[in-house]
Amino acid sequence: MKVSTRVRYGVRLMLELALNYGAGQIRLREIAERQEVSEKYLEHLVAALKAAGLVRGVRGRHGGYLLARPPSEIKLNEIHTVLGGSLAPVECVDDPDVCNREGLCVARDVWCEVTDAMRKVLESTTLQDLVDRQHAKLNLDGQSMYYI
Amino acid sequence: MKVSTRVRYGVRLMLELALNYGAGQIRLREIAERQEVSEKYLEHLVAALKAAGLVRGVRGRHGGYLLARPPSEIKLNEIHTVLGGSLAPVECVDDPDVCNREGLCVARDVWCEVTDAMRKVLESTTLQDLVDRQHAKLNLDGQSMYYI
DNA sequence: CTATACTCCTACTAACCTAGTAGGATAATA
DNA sequence: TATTATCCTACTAGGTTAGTAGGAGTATAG
Repeated sequence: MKVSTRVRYGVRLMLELALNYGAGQIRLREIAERQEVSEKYLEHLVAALKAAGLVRGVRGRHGGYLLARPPSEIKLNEIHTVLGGSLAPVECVDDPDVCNREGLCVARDVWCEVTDAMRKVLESTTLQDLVDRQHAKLNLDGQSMYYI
Repeated sequence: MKVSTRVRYGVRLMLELALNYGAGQIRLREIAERQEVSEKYLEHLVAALKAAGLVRGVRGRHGGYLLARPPSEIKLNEIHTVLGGSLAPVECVDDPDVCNREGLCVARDVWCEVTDAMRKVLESTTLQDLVDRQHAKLNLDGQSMYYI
């Protein structure tokens, strides 16, 4: 049930932009270095995110990328759709007609339930949620710093 | 988020055995024909299921396979584990140390939630559930037959 | 006006994994 | 003892993913 690195990197990329939201654009190279991922590879991902209207690019010197919408209005679900396609673990969830078993297949029903379960999680989580959690974790970490 | 055909075929194969539970073994060829899948391929799957103790094989003439336990005691979760490995969509869910971000990564938290959501569905569904649903569907279908 | 530093675009490739094939050994039964 | 099934090991084609390469377009600082 693996998720592609496109989605994994993409989520982290979007989180970086969310953390920077309101402070202008941020260069791809910066993100690439922090995430220890090839800048060239991130270009592909961010291009798809841009085409989907999730981010905006600012060209030229001191350019970069920024979220097209507030983090609270971007669900993880959307990021997955753009970079990973459908959530459906099997084709027939999206398109029942691929199989001649059609409405009689109980296995399909289960895969639909699995899909819904995943979707619920990813639909109910926004980038803002991640930002909040990140801040919470960093605060906890900051406190523990006193003891080091 | 695709699931492998191993798991897909495997679930359907196990369902066939569940539908036949109590009526002795069933030949792989029979299942292969009904599912329109290569018998040779199913051999691989059933071998794994056997090694995991989910099915038993009866060798020799008139041999075949049967469930090692009642359908009500076999969760779909187990089938997935045997044929598809871990449910985790990213490696760090099972092994947090693969990434140096460790406890600070909020993305990982989300993947954990997704994993749990999937697991809940697959853990709460047994082969018996599928059998019951299948019967229900066939009954409905039987009724609609009168109108055809 | 021009050098710079970034986004943006298209094409290619290596490596891996999955799905599936092949061929036969082993075992039970009629 | 012939038959019919499971069982075992090795191999392979093909598709997908992850990642690279090279350069064109564009806004800004100086």
